[in-house]
Parts: sequence; C-alpha cells; structure tokens
Amino acid sequence: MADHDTLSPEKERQILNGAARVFALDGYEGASMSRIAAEAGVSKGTLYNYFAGKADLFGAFVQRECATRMTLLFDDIDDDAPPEETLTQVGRQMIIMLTSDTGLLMYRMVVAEAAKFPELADTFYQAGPARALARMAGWISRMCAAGRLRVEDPEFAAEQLFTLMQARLCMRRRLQLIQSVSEDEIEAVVQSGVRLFLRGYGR
Amino acid sequence: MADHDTLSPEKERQILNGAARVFALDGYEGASMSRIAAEAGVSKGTLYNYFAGKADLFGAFVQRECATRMTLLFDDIDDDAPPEETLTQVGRQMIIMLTSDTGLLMYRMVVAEAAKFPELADTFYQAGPARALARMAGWISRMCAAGRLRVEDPEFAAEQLFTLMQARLCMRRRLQLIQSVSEDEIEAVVQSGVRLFLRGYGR
Amino acid sequence: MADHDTLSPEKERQILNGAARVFALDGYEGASMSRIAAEAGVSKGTLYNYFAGKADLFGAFVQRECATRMTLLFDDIDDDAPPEETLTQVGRQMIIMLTSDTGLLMYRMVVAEAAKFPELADTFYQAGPARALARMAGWISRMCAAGRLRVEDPEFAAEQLFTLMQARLCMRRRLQLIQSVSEDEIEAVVQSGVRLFLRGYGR
Amino acid sequence: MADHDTLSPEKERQILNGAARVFALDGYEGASMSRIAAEAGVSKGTLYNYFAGKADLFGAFVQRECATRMTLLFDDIDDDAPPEETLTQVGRQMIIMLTSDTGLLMYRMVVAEAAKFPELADTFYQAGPARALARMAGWISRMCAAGRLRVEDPEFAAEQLFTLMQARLCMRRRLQLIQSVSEDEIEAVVQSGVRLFLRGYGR
DNA sequence: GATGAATGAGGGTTCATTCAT
DNA sequence: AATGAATGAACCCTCATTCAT
Repeated sequence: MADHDTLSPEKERQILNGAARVFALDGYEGASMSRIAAEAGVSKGTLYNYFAGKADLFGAFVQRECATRMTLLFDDIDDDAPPEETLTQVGRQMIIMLTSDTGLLMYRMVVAEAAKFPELADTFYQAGPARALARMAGWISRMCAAGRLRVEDPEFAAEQLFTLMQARLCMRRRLQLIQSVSEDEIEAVVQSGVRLFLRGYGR
Repeated sequence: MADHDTLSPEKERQILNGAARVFALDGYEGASMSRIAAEAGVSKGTLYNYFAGKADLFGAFVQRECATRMTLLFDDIDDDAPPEETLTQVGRQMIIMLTSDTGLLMYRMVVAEAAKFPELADTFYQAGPARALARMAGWISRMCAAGRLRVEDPEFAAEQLFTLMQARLCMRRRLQLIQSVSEDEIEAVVQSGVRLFLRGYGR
Repeated sequence: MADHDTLSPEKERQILNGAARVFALDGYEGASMSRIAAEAGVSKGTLYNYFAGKADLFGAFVQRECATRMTLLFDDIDDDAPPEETLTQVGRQMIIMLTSDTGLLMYRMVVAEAAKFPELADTFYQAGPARALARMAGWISRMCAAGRLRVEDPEFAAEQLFTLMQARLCMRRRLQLIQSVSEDEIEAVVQSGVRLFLRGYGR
Repeated sequence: MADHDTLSPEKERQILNGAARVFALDGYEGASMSRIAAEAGVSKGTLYNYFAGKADLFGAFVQRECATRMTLLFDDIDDDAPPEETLTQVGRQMIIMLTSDTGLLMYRMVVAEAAKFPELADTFYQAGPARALARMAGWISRMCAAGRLRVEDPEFAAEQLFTLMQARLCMRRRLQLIQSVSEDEIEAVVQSGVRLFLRGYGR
C-alpha cells in the first residue's frame, strides 16, 4: 500500500504518527489531510510524496499498527505450563491490547470502514485476529494431544476464549462508556472467562 | 436531542425514515443533508426546523432505531422451560439481530462515532445492550433461586453468554469478511456457546 | 449542457457574463472557478447550483455565444440585390464578428480545447460556421439559378468566400498582433476579397 | 527567452525535446514540469537551471519549433516556371504543413496562449507566416514585373492566396472534425484556390 | 551542476447551514 | 411552516517552484 522504497523512513514514521493521532480523534472520514499534515509537522504536499492519497495513508497506518500490535502476544507460551496459567496470561494481554487507545482506535475504524474498504478489513483480520486465533488453536490442539484439554473444534474454542475476554470491558470501551480499565477489572474478567472455558473444555 | 415540542410528528417520522435510509447506506459522515431531504421528500430548510443539525438528526435516528429494534428480544421467556431451551432461543435471536443488516449498521455507526458522540453511544447502550443484559441477568437470578443454575454474578454471566454468541459470525460480519450467515452456522455457534455456558453454570 | 430549468435566468446570465470575461482572459484551463465566481459576483457554491462543473459551464458559455452571434448574420439578404452588394455586406459582418473580442475568444478557446472537448468544437461548428456556410451556399445556388453567378460547388465557394474574409485582420487578431481593426481596414479586405470572388465566379 | 549562456547545449536540446513531447500531448496548461523533467530524463531542478520557469520553457520550445518547421517552404521556387505550377506547389505544401500534427499543434497552442504570451505569438508570426508571406509577395512582384500577373498589393494578394488554402481542410482539422486529410482532398482545395487566384490576378 | 524532497498556494468540488420569500 | 437558492469554509489533491544536499 504505502510506497516502501520510501523517501525517508523517519519522515514516513513521522507522518504515520501524526496520522494515527488524527485518525484516532476523527476517524477516517472525519480526518482531513490538512490536519494530518499539521499534526505530523509536514506540508500537505509531502503527504502526497509518501502516500498516494488518503485511502493509501489509512491503509499504511492500519497495516503498521497491526504489525506492531500483533507481535509478542504469544511470544512466551510454554507448553509445559499449566493450561490455566497460559490462558490467563494470553487472555490478559488480549484485553490489554483491545482496550488500549490504539487497539480501540483500530477496531473502530476498521469496523466503521469495512463496508467501504473491505480489503482493509481483511488486511486487518489477517494481520491481527487470524494470526492470534491460529496460534491459540495450535496451542489448544497440543493441549488436547497432551491430554490436558478435551476440545472438538480447537479453532472455534479459541474464538470462544477470545470473545469471552471481550465481556464487559471491551464493549464498554468501544462505546466510550468508560475511559480506562483497571488491572483488577481485567483480572476479574480474565479469571471468570478462563474458569468458564476450563470447566467446559478442561479435563 | 430532537425538538420534542415537535411541529408535526408525522413529518418528523417522515424525515427520520428518510434519514434511516441514507445513514444506512452512507454512514454518518457519508450522508448528506441534501440526500436526506430528498429521500424524506422535504426541503432542506424543513430538516432544520425539526432538527438542530446533522448531529442532532443522527442522534434522533439512533435513538429511534434502538427503541424499535430492542423490543421483544425476550418477550416470550418462559421461566418453566428448561434453561437450555431458553438460552438457545435467546442466543439465536441475538445472533440474528447482530448479524442482520440493520443491526450491523447500528453497531458500526455507534462504534465508529462513539468518540465523537459519546452520549449517543450511551443512548444506544441503554436502549439496547443494557436492557437485554438486565433481562437476562434477571432470568439467571431466577434460575439460581430455582436451583437450576449456580451463578455468582448473574449480570456478568449474562455478558459472557452474549459475548459467546458473538464468536465467529459476528466478527466476520463486522469485518465484511462474509456477506451473510446461514441458519446452520448460527445453530452451531449457539449450541456450542450454550453448552459451554451450561457446563460452567449449570447444575 | 446547462440546466435550462434554470433557477434564475437572470443569475445564469450574470454567471455566464462573468465566465465570459474570465475565459476571455485566461482560456479554459487558465480560468479558475474562484475567479469566475468573483467576477460574476456570486459565491462559488452558486456556480455549482447552476452548472454541473467547469466543463459544463464552458459548454453553456460556448453555446450561448454561438447562438447569440450567429443570429442575424444573414437576416436581411435580399435575393434581388446585386450579388456584389450582398457579398460585401455579409463579408463585412463576418469580419466584424470574427475580430470582435468575443468572437476572437470563442475561436481561441474552441480551437485550443478541440482535442480535449471535440464535442464542444462540434457544437461550435454546427451552431456557427456550419449554419453560415449553409445559408451562403443556398444564396450562391440561387444566384446560379438566376444566371448571376457560375459556380460548380456552391458549398465550397462559400467556404472560399469566408476564408478570403480572414486575410490579414483575422489572423493578426488571433495572434494578438493587433488590438483592434478599423472600419477602413475591414472595407479594404472585404472589397478585395469580393472582387476576387466575383472575378472567379461572376458572370 | 532561454538563457543562452547556456550550461550545456546538449542538455538544453534534451530538455526541449522532452518538453516538445509533453506540450504536444497536453498543451501549455496541461503540461506539468514533473512530466517534462521525466520525459527529458533530467531532474526538475535542472529544468530550472536551464529555463526560468514554465513560461520561459514554453517560449523556447515555440521558438525552436518555428525555426525548425518554417525552413524551406519555398526553397525551390523557379521564377521561370508557369505561375500556376508554382502556386500549386506552394499551396500544396502549405496545406500539408498546416494540417500536419505538429503544424496543427503549434497553431493551437500559439492561438490559445496569444492573450497570455503575446510576444510568443509574435515570435511565431515572424518565424513562420511573416517569412512565408514575404517570400510569396516577392515572387508575386516579380511575376508582375514579368507581366505574368497583375496585382496591386502583392503582400495582400499573398495573404489571400494563403487563406484560400485554408478553406475546408484546415478549419476542420483545427476543430477536430476530421482526423486526417487525403491527398485528393488537398489537391481539390489547391486547384480550386489557385484557379480562383489566377482568374482574379492572372493575365 | 545536478538532484528531488519539501513546500504551500491554488485547483475543482461538496455540503452543512442560513434566510429571504 | 415550508421552501430551496445562496453561501463559503473545508474537502482532497496537484504542481510550479525552491533549496539543502
């Protein structure tokens, strides 16, 4: 999407950072290239030297965020740890990501523009949720093989786990009903969700 | 939000119907007051006699839609029916609503504009999810009292139930990854979710 | 081209007059809608209430000018008058039209944009030169029938007559070599051209 | 116009060749300095080292084209040949030049921009039409002296001859009504024009 | 001398809003 | 109460020009 024989990687970052701030506040449609330029500290013309247009800039922004966020959600999964521990850790990190300012922003914009930019939503899905689900499903399969879980459809179970983590906090953040989440709140959601999951799929 | 010493309730309805069609197709930013006026069959000036502006019209539209859609999700709950049956029926209707064109549209718009119109998101939440959760939590409490479920936090359990229904289909619809859902797909999600719920909270 | 269920004929005229002044100075590409709006004394938005865009405005302008100019070039042709008289009178009016500010402007713009707006050039041709040629050819035919001229191809003879009128003054005006033409200059060109024509085609 | 203590004549030629291609396709307003730079294979900065700006570059381009095209329209005039033959040959070459792609292009651009670049139109006139007219007028004078023509104003007669050659084909090409001209069409126009000219001015 | 990234004024166009009718 | 013509700020984007390298 973005031109990656890019003129100056530093300036591209600068632009994307500015764009992130503006997109965050105003959404895709609401964001103006003028404001993004001002926020990024470059001229409007420079925006168009780095990105083909607004849609392209938005795409590059989404792609970068996905790539950034998705790393290390599962970096230190230890198959020998008790399932409860792994589930708790993964669930916690997922909630943290989904309720973070940028995570929230990404979700909002991708959902809002999915009808207009379906390929963007797909990019987002592949770079984010799909990878997370694949990893989780893999882990569940291994736990089944090890006799520690009993799951018929690991992929779907992974989805259930992730949706359970979205109870209460995620929805409220998405609807701007709350401005932040505390560690205690997160812990409560994670524990309850993990317990439900294990009662259903544990051994 | 809207002026409720309203000039002519009939004309207000007429405008909101036009607005609904346009917002549905184009979203908030994409909708133009001209198109809404044309679609509603009134002049642009009349729009401003009934609503203070675009944001106000949007608010009134969301409010009315919420009120309209949210009715009777639970109209025929029978406390004597087996819990599994009730859960299945409620879950099924929830998925149908969330993946319907209008349900999806509402969700997208409210989430998209939550940062800009927080009070709108709140309206939506109160008129929709909050009422559904309250009803469900009430039913769970009654089931606990009847010794048919064992739940510590009925309100939260209700949220978990609803999030479980959002696995797979809802997310994919929201991201425009799929264009429709089949009854079989719905049934699979509902059954798996209800089973998980009952294994955790049943008796 | 222009919307002729026009909002206010007076304002449309006002806009077209402003457009004429700006197009005259800057040509099609060089003219800006902002300047046209300012020159016409209306807002930019109003321009777009009356015309679909710049190309449409330009088209309407060309059409109006053609319609205006072309009338009465031949209104009072009297078939009983001596051919020399008729030719002189028509030739004189033709030079006057071609060297007038608007006539010049029209020619410049239509020729300049013919590659980009061929249908415009065609409109111009049909509304202007084609009609003039047809009328002239008709007159020539009648003069032949009356035994006062001897012409094989009346249509082509008409073209030759008109091109003869373009010697000296028209080209120089088109190239901005001169800013105006005097009546004496016109008379000289007309007489010389008519004499040449009659020596060749007269009887 | 162009800086003639020029940095490298070779590079200047290179730039003008690129400019010619772009101006030919897009006209003055439509041509962009970026495209010209790319087409010429130099950087945009270099353009500005050789030419003061777009207008200056355009001027240099027109000047060079005039100098190039105008040569040898009359190189082989033989005063002993019959006037009809000479006139036919000159007329034919004139039509060919005026209806050629480049001739047409030059005419269009110079006429289009005459109001904005009057000195440019003058350059064009001096380099092209003026020289052609002077040569032709000279030949006519010599023919008069030799008793083969009888013309009062040789200069003006030369203009009439040239305008007669512009009947039909030139106008239609200029208005993009036709895309090409055949030899037969040219011959018809030349013969008819020459005959008319000789009936009027021959002896 | 040559480069091309950066600039920012200006391009055509849209549209929420106003107000005279 | 209803109209819709008029407004003008703001939109995205282009491009002639400059200047640090």
